[in-house]
Amino acid sequence: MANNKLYKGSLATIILRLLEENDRMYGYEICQKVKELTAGELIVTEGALYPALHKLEGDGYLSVEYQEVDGRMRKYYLLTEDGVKETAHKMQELEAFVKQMKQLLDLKPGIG
Amino acid sequence: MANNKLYKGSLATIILRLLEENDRMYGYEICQKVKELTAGELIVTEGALYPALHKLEGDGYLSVEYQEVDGRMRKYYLLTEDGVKETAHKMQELEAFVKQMKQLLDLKPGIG
DNA sequence: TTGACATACCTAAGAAATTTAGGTATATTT
DNA sequence: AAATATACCTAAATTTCTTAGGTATGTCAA
Repeated sequence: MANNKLYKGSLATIILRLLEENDRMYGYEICQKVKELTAGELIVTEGALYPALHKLEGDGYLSVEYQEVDGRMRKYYLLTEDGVKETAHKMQELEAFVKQMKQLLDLKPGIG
Repeated sequence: MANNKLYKGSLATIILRLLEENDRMYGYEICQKVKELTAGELIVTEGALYPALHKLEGDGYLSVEYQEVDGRMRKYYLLTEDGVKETAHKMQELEAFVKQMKQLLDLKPGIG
């Protein structure tokens, strides 16, 4: 993930937000989407992604739908009701983080 | 640290930036300063801080000065030349992180 | 037709950062 | 005298991620 330690802890937020935008996605698609949206600057590895998806599912934030497409099985993830709330919560945390870091580190305005 | 996983990975950046602003600081002072600057919203625990300081020193980014004040010993940390460079680097990483997250998650403007 | 690459899922060992929960010692306040 | 603040520290456990695999099918070029 970008050789940048700041991304640590942001994976769940990224997953939840992408699912909020896209209704349902499968794991491999999430990896590709992040790469595409960041022009290759941010790579979410499968070794990080799948355990994170399983944890979010275990926590009740995601539900699963299986579907066969072109002979290959896809495991689609969707936000549950709790997942929708958690997404809003994570986004608030992100805003709080950016705000606090800006205040703490006196970033020039116009960066974030 | 704030029950907010996003802060994971940001501690070195915070330490370096505070030292850039304050020339020299001791560990306990850094904890207090962060609490003060964030109105108690962000607590840096000593269990996280001291190992982080030792690592930054081991990496050659910080040097140490001991001084007795009011009968108690203080261990002051200062940025080395490499530390000054590393601080600039960490700040660039923070800006890149905020920018990427904004792009990825479509934050409304005016947040960061 | 086979060998490489993309698609699509997964796990497990290890590393790294932090939390939790202590310990030591002196100074100040109640 | 006891509690709190100052000031340093460590170590076990937890969390999160990296690294390095494994399985299987589909597609495309040589």
